[in-house]
Amino acid sequence: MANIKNKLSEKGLKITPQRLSILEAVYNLSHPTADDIIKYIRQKHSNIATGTVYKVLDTFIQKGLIKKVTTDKDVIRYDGLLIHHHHLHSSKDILIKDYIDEELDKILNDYFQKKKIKNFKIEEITLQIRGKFKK
Amino acid sequence: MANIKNKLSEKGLKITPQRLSILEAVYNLSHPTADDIIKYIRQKHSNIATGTVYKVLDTFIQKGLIKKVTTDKDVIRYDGLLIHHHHLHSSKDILIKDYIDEELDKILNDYFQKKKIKNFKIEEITLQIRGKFKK
DNA sequence: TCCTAAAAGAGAACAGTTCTCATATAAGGA
DNA sequence: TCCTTATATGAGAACTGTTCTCTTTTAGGA
Repeated sequence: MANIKNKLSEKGLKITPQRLSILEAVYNLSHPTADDIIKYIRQKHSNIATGTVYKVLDTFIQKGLIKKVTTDKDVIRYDGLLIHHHHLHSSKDILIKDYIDEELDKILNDYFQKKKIKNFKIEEITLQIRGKFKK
Repeated sequence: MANIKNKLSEKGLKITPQRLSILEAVYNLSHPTADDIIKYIRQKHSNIATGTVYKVLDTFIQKGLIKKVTTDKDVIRYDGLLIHHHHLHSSKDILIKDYIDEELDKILNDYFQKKKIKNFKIEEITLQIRGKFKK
């Protein structure tokens, strides 16, 4: 909690109850939509306006506190995990899991160090790995 | 055009002017939204109902004639390129380009042949390469 | 040519997101 | 601690993209 407050002030953001609970929600939920976040806060903390949630999420993205997740759906999902990682996507449903693999990242870096893409400067490579989760 | 008709009948779909022009639009436009497709058809061919476009695009996806593009935006984009490929995403704007690289695909296949992901069966790996296009 | 299942059209409904503007509040300074 | 003010929030309207409903039209086989 003090941790979350620090993250806000590090970025020069005013500490408000809404911002604290939104950031907490993003950290505790897995790749949530704005609606997931709203429900989480309303049940756990107190009421919050939907507009506030969208605006705060935008601010957090601007400041690099969270990221958007890329999917082929028309709802936006958010991600609080900031270290470089990839995503495992279920081919059946909407389940998404984080996938961290430094060895793979090294292979990709080495590969694109040698093989340049014409007229393009790479900033970040993320894999979408689609498949089936076994239980 | 005869080509497009073949693709429809191969999948057991009735050949209608709407389907022909939607498929043509997806082939001629680069990762279009439904709205891009509607505008293209209205200007080039004739009027078409928006509901028809969405429904036909859905049918095409079901039959494997096109795919959705994954982005972090809340509009869905479609892709007519069916061979396995990756995407270069502009970090500034919405520009997306196809990236085909069989050598890379082989490296990834080999890598994941050795290194299994626990409780997950990979079906397809696509890279999102984010960066800057130079002109 | 006729018949019928399937497709398309029109627009209402819906969901997700953004906008507007009045009110409330965080946080720096007196 | 109390003011002050820039900034944030709330409430709900507006907007955008997508889906749904229901009627009319049409493709394509008999």
